[in-house]
Amino acid sequence: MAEREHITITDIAKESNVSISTVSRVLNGNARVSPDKLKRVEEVIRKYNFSPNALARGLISKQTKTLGVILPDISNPYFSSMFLEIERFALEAGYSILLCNTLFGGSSHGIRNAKEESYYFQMMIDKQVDGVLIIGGQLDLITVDNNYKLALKRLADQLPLVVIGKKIENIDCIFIQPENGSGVLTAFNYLYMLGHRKIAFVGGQTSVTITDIRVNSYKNALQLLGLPIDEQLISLSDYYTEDGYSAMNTLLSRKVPFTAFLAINDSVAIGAQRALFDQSLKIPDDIAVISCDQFLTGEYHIPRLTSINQHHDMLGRMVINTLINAIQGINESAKFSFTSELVVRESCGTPLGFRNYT
Amino acid sequence: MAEREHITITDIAKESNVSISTVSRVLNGNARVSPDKLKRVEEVIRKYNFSPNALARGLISKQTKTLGVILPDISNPYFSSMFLEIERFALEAGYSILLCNTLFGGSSHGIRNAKEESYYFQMMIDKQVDGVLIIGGQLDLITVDNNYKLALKRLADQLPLVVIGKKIENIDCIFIQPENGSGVLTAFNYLYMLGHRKIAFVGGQTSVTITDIRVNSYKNALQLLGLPIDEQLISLSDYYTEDGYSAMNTLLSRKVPFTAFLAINDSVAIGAQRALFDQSLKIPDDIAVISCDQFLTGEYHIPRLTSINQHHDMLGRMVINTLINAIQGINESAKFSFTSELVVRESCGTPLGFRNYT
DNA sequence: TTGAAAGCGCTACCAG
DNA sequence: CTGGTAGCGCTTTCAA
Repeated sequence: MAEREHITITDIAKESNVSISTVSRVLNGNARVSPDKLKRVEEVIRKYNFSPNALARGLISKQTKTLGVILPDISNPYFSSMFLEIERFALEAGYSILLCNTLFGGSSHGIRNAKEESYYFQMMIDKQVDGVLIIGGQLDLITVDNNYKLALKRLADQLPLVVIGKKIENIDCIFIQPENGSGVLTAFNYLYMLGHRKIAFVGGQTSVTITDIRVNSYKNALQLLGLPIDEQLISLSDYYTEDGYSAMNTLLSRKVPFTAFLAINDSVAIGAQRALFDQSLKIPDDIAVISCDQFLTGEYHIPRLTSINQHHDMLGRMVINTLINAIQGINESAKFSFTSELVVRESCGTPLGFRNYT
Repeated sequence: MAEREHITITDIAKESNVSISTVSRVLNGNARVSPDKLKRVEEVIRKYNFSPNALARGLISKQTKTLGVILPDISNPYFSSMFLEIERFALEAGYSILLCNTLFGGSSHGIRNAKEESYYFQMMIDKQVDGVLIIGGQLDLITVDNNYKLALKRLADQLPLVVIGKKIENIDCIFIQPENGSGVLTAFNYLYMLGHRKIAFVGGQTSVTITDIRVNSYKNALQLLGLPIDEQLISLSDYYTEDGYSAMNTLLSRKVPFTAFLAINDSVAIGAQRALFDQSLKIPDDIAVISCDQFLTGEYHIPRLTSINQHHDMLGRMVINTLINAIQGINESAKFSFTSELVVRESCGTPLGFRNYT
């Protein structure tokens, strides 16, 4: 690779016959500089295609225009769709993003990063990012490890921090709950309305907040409608296709009859469908399914997947907005709730076809 | 948010009654420090949980331990699976990653980032990353924009640069070709062996290198087997499910008979299957399909997708390795070729069931 | 082995 | 409006 000769503000100053202060002024465009000098400096800047060193800048101005995002697994559509929105918004505000996949819990892929989450926290501090966004991971566990809490607290003491996950006491950051489970309720009601009475719940990792919220909402729905709660009808595992497959197999092996199920997301729904298919059970003819978390391709699946749109992209956008505000000192501990919407497609059969399932 | 009091090397030096030089020495662990001072300093460091400011460090040492990765769309499984490997390896080597999605071409999602790719290049330079990896994007176009070339050249002049994409002359960086199309050949031969003679090609963006390579390989196979090339059987679009859907609809509208098709990847295959299904055409009974690029969930699809595994994860690993080597001055312009492997599942019917398709 | 001091490239304050 | 200068927090000579 070629010799890298970095030109600096001093070079520009020399060549334009002004002081570096003046160059700095035109660079930042806030102070006033006489037109002729301005022109001269701008010319030299353009000539060398000069752009100031962000490290040096950050060292003194205390801001790097970089944000940290820590999440479990970007290959999960849930996170990637959110991330895209996050990055877009960050970019508009002039920030770039340091991304860390902790691969925590996403053990489905069999891979796992060697570093603990606290490693990433420290890195964010060292690299002086202007703020950090944490999405899920350890934090999503119902019981959070104490070391983790400590590390998180330390991070929050150093940097503006926004977290999508369960609130932890005594940590000075903004916690945002991803959802309230109302979508699950809607989905359940829809299945009920179609005549289903034995409805299972499939997928999602045990002891993870989001799973918990949804399972609770599911149980809640059962109670509201005066139906019995049967733990045998709940089969958890994880969030990926293969997990839907295994969870459904587990469920089937229990031999408890059901006519419909809620899947934690589209991937799980698809995996579960495969497991059913292996037993010659067809969706929607034999079993109906609604996924609690819409991904982008459900519309092209056979059958087209009826799902709940939880509006992650919006969540992403709001969340990064909150972080940027927090960086600027605007500390709104807002609660977002997006009305989740039921997208009725084909996986429950005819939209209004009531049937007496037995 | 709390007051952020940053403690610095000076604080540590004071509290341990040594000079900052000494603290720096224990921090870096290269020079020798007397045992008692070492112990004292280490204690104070631990007490305050001190970790040096990476900006200040980078400013002087000329390395930030940060790598830049620029790719079109992380929500595309092709990139996300590769990225995960890239990050893992980078992490092991002590680097963190600044990720930029250009959303170039990924217009399927309807979103598009406002910034040009050269914006990201400049950002990488400003932020002083130690090296940059570019995957696809503009660079994948058969005809690359001149401004882009200029910007890329500038980047390559400043930083170690590794690119997955087509080679561009006069730019001092390492170009890596993602594949040679041999997988497509294998797939084609398999279809031929099953008795298919009218084989279509579906999906992939026109004038993008990877599409080009595969289409050429497809045409090449046709010629090798003495079959006629019919441009009507080639229906391109993009790389997502919805694109497979539209591309297949286009193909069907041409009314040119075919009994099998190659899909540019699993997503496209699934979208195409939906389009066929809408016309009461079933896979594999009526039409067979092989996808040229395996994603993780094809195994759970109905029918299970026969695909080619192009080993992106390995590519990711090799590529980041090459970058890190380049940073360290090891300039191997290696050529990787992973033997792509045909994963036979169900989407072509019985593995060896020859049939006389007419 | 150790500390003083000179920067890395930039911003921001100061006096003029 | 402008230039000089004092740092930001760290590494790295250079003497001692």
